[in-house]
Amino acid sequence: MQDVARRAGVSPMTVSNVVNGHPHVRPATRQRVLEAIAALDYHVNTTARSLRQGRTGVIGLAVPNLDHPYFGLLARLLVERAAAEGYDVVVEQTGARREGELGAITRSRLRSYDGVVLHASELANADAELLRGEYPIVVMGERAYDEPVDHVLMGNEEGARLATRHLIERGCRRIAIIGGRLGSPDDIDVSTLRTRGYLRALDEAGIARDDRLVRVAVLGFEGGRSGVHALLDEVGPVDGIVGATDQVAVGVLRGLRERAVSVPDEVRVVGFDDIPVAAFTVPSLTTIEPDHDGMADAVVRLLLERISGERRADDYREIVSGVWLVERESTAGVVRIALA
Amino acid sequence: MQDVARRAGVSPMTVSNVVNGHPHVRPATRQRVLEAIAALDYHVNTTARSLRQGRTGVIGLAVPNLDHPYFGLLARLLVERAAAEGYDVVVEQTGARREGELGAITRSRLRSYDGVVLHASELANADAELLRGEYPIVVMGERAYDEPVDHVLMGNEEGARLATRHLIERGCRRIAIIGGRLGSPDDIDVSTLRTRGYLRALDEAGIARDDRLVRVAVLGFEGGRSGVHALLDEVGPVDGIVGATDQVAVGVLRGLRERAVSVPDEVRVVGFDDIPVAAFTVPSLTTIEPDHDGMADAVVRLLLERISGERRADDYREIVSGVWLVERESTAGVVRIALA
DNA sequence: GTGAAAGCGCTAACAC
DNA sequence: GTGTTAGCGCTTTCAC
Repeated sequence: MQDVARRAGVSPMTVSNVVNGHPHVRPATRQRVLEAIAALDYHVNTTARSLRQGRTGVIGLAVPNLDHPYFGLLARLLVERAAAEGYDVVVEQTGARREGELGAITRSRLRSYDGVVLHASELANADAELLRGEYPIVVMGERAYDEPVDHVLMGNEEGARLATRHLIERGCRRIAIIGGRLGSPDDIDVSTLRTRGYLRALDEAGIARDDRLVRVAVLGFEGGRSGVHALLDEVGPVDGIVGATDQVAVGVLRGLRERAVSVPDEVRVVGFDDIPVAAFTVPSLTTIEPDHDGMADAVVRLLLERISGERRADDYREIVSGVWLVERESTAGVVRIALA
Repeated sequence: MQDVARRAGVSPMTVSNVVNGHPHVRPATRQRVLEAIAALDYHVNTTARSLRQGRTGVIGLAVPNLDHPYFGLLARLLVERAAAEGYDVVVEQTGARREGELGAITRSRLRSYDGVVLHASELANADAELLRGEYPIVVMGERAYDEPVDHVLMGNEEGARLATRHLIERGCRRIAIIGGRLGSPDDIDVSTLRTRGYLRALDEAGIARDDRLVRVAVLGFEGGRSGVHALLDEVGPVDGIVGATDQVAVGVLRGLRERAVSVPDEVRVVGFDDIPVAAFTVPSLTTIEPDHDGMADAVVRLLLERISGERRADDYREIVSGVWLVERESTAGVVRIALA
């Protein structure tokens, strides 16, 4: 900047004013400065600017794993929202390990952002106090905390209840959940929360629960595929399956096809998340669609309120996103597509 | 840091030495400093550190769109590789627009990283000179440049050739490419490059080309679905289809099912990229698998060589990743799965 | 083993 | 309109 100033015959301050678009610079001066900038290929050093200004204009997003359609979508939505507010978003991966998530809020570099959105999946209740304090943090994800923190979460239990009730309305009476988990009341992971909604729907319909139908599985394609094989081998036929996630449900569709079980004729299947491919599977997948946009809006709003300090330090918010059912072929009343 | 130093009864310099794990600090002193750090909940200001050191320990990754399985995978692999070398990775989205990609290398903040990996998809040959210069940049993606830049790219043409040849070996003679493009020799986008490989395979097999079988489509699920409908409506039956990407191919499988066309009995389908869901579709998708790991290795290696300055400034490298065919059900010689 | 001085590049506040 | 001063928080250098 010194060099630019010298070449343009002005002070560094004037260069700064030009770079930042401040109004009170004479056009002729501005012109000379711009020429010097171009001639020297000058770029402002944002590190120095951040140090001076005490803010970076960056918010961090820490997610378990970018290699997952849900987090990819989330990242895109948050980047768009943040850009509209003049912030850049920087994405970090926690690897879905507790240390990674703790690291994200502890590690020094993330501290250099103006705020952080942390999608937690393994933090325990006991860790929640770390999330409080002066540093602006909004927590997303499947966990709910007793400790007050700014938190945006999905309607996990409600969504699973909707999904299961939909199967019941379609006539299913023997319904399994793959990727579910019979956790303790303290457990707040996505498998346990969604299983609660499943159990509640059964209960409301007066259907007796059978814990053998709650199948633990890794929440991915292969977990769904092998999970449905294990279910059929060990427990026998069912007429409805809830996939704890869409990835599990896609694996379930695949596994059922390997067993020559027809969907939706013999078994109806519903997923959760509405990942993009869900509309294009064969058969297409009925699923629970969370209000992704609403969540992204809420997250950015909460975080910016914290950064600006316009909300009292002890005024924490918890926002639960809406969920709704998207009906597709996998739970159709009649077979809608021609079969080969 | 001043506060910590005062509380520990030492100078800021000693605090710095402790924080950075420098050896020549007496254990007792170190202990006092660590206690003061804990008591005051001190965190180093990485912005100031970066300003002083002239390096940030961060490399930027600019991709068109995180909401895409390929880029999610790429981001994960690069983050892992970079972490092993002591670098953090920060992900930016360019929105697959030329301005976004130019912005990624022009914008000041990205300049504050030690280097950038830019996955270009819309930069033209004319823009390539921007990628040269002192700032460490490695370009990935489907484009090839005449200008010398460090560049890691996929074997697009070779992969499409393999895919098409595989269909021919399976007996297909009327083969379409969906998401293809008959570009000019100067065009270096993914659709055009892959179409070249397709045309070459046809040529090598002595099959006459029919340009109506090269179908332009948006490279996504819906592009594949509607593209195959349009193909069948406008050109009539085919016995083989190359999807320019796996997403297109998955849409094609869906579209064919909507037309009650059986895969692989009536039409064989092959994709490109080996996205995770490709092994779980019905039928599972034969595809071209790029050497993702090899690409990630090469990118990080090239970039670190640039950052460290160990390679001469005018010594640019271009690395083309290997590709291979992954055979699955969509091109099977016989129908391997039970049909509903 | 520890500390003092200096400066990385920028901009807020204030002078002119 | 433009310039001067000062300092953001840290670490390199060198002295002790």
